[in-house]
Amino acid sequence: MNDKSPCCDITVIHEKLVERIRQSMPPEEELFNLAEFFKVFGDTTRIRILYTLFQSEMCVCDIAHLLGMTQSAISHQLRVLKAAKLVRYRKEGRVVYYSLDDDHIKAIFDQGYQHIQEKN
Amino acid sequence: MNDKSPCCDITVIHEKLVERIRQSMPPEEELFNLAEFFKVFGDTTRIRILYTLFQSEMCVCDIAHLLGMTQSAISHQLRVLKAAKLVRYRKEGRVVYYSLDDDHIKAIFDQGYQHIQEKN
DNA sequence: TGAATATATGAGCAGGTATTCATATGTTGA
DNA sequence: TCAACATATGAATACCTGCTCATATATTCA
Repeated sequence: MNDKSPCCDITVIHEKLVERIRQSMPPEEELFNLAEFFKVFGDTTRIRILYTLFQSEMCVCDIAHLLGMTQSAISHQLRVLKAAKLVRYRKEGRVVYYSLDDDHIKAIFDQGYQHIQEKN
Repeated sequence: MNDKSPCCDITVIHEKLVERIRQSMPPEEELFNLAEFFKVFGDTTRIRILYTLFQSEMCVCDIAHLLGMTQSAISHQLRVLKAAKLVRYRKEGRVVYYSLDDDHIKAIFDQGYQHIQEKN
């Protein structure tokens, strides 16, 4: 979009402010990646999976049973979590055990939890 | 879903573990709300709006101009952010200024940012 | 090697969501 | 009061996403 594009019917109200912030914006791609990252937290099933993995590493079958969902559904979601590098896995025979990849995840989870507690 | 529902073709592998974790699960509703909360962060436009509001409070028109989007699109998204209690607003004549509601938001944002930086 | 089984995955569908477009609302200033 | 205008909002649409179903893959054990 070009610089003169009116957002309303006239020109911008606070040109200097807008220009200053425009300069400070991180690269488009980084904000995109950040949104993609949070998107992963934005699903009940994945949040529930993450919560269970806070407690213990677990195999696909157990997670599915625990959450009352099909193995397929869980496996699909674990794939998403894996792609986002939120979980890792180890294989033991046919069984695949998933666990959390690092500590940020719990930190972010807790911050969010705290927020919704405070906001009612 | 009932307790015996097989997730794979057989019964659960680690019954005790599953049972223990089942007991410790927070109410369904809380995890749902948490997912809803993160969902708000999971969109590029909203992330960009939040970033601009870290810098300064701003009116709808300026945000739209800054991000190169229509006033309508921004207004719709601000509505979502408002509903999630991430932003608040004050009116000054016809102009509505939006700003961040509290500090958790930046904390969560930064934590996420840190994660994606580390994971490349 | 072949049956059993834990997990992964592709296709399809249903429900959800972000943007656009048209228009409504509410405020200012003449 | 009326024109101008900043913002809000409902409806429509196009795209995305999560689940299901069927099936593939890979490992174990007889």
